[in-house]
Amino acid sequence: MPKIVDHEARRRHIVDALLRIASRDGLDAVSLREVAAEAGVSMGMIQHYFATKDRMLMFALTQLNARIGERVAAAMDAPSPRAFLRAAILELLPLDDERRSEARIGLAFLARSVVADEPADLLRQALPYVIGFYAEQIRAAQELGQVHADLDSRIEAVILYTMAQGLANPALIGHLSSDDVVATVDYHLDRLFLTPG
Amino acid sequence: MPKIVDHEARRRHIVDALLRIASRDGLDAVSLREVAAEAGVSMGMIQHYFATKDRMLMFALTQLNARIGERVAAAMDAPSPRAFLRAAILELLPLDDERRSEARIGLAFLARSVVADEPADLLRQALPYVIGFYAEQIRAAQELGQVHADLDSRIEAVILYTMAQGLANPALIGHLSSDDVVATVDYHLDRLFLTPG
DNA sequence: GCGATTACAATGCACTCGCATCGTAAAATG
DNA sequence: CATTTTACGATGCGAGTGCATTGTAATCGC
Repeated sequence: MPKIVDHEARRRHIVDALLRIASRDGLDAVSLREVAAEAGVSMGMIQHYFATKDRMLMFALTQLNARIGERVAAAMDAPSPRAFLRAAILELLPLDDERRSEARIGLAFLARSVVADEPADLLRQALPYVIGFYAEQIRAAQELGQVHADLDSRIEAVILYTMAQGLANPALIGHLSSDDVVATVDYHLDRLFLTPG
Repeated sequence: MPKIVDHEARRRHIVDALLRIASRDGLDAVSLREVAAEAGVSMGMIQHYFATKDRMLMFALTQLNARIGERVAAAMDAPSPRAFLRAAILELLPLDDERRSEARIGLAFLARSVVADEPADLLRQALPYVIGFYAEQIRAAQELGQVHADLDSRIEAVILYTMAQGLANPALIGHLSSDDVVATVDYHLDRLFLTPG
């Protein structure tokens, strides 16, 4: 083996460039040459670390999910189910540059998932986990008397998630401000929880 | 003027083919040659009716919005605000082949709107109208005593719309069945309205 | 009938794409 | 020191892209 090289570090360096391009100009603008230029490396090097463009894209999507997942996990020490749910949802919404970038790329991958199997499989796999987690939190809140017991925790979790997903769109297009987004989330949580935030 | 030709009919014929391709294989698969082949015409003819590909795409998006708008308008004779809102929202969700196709294409255009100005402008322009309409209906229901008076009709309208938008995604990916989608909408309306559907 | 205009069809062009191929420098291994 | 393996860089290829150009048939006003 020649040249001591950190394989994973190189791969992350490459997909970082990829994600910057995807956020700035969309997934359609992601080409091997563009990524190489953005990362400051040669096209041959990219081919060395990713057998195909699709594999590179899937690695990028996995990386993106991991980033968001880490931040949501970091919010898990919230003092109440409501505080955690609020933090977890706001983590998905484009409220600052980093989250805006993630939301843009996530939407691009979502759209691609409609016609491509690989990213669709990944999303399909992640969804029950996410919604299940929300449902657990709501159920816990119900047992604490913080949410009406006769609400359906599963459906409330779906509504919570889909509202967050849908809320990202007008926010990205520029029709809703960050304040509007946060206010809407809090309004919805006010309706769901008996106890204030 | 030679050859009596219905200009608009030709344009609709072309964008019908375009929309079929976009629904089947995504917006990325839409090329002049593909559209020509799908429509059974020559590439030259397409160039004759659309100066540029972007104009053709924008015409297709306008056409798509018009279709959905017509169906929503047709639901306007519903007997109650709740019935209308339910019909209007279900019209946006992928519950049959036609709506599934529209939702797929709509998502593709939404994703493109993040990086392209023209479709983004169109969406930005349509959004306040749609949400305003929802808000009016909720306000009317409040005056009829069918919705709690202390709810914020504007925010409820936003939540309704974003939930519908977000609900389309797992439905398209195949994670939620049509029954799940309808049940979720009805559940949410049950929480919003005092009077049953 | 005749020039003008419209409605196409066919072809070509410059460009970009993912990927394969080839060559080479360097370091670990024997 | 020789060999093998890794890590690239450079180049080229075939396919596909949007669009411009050119040619031609048809039908209108005159």
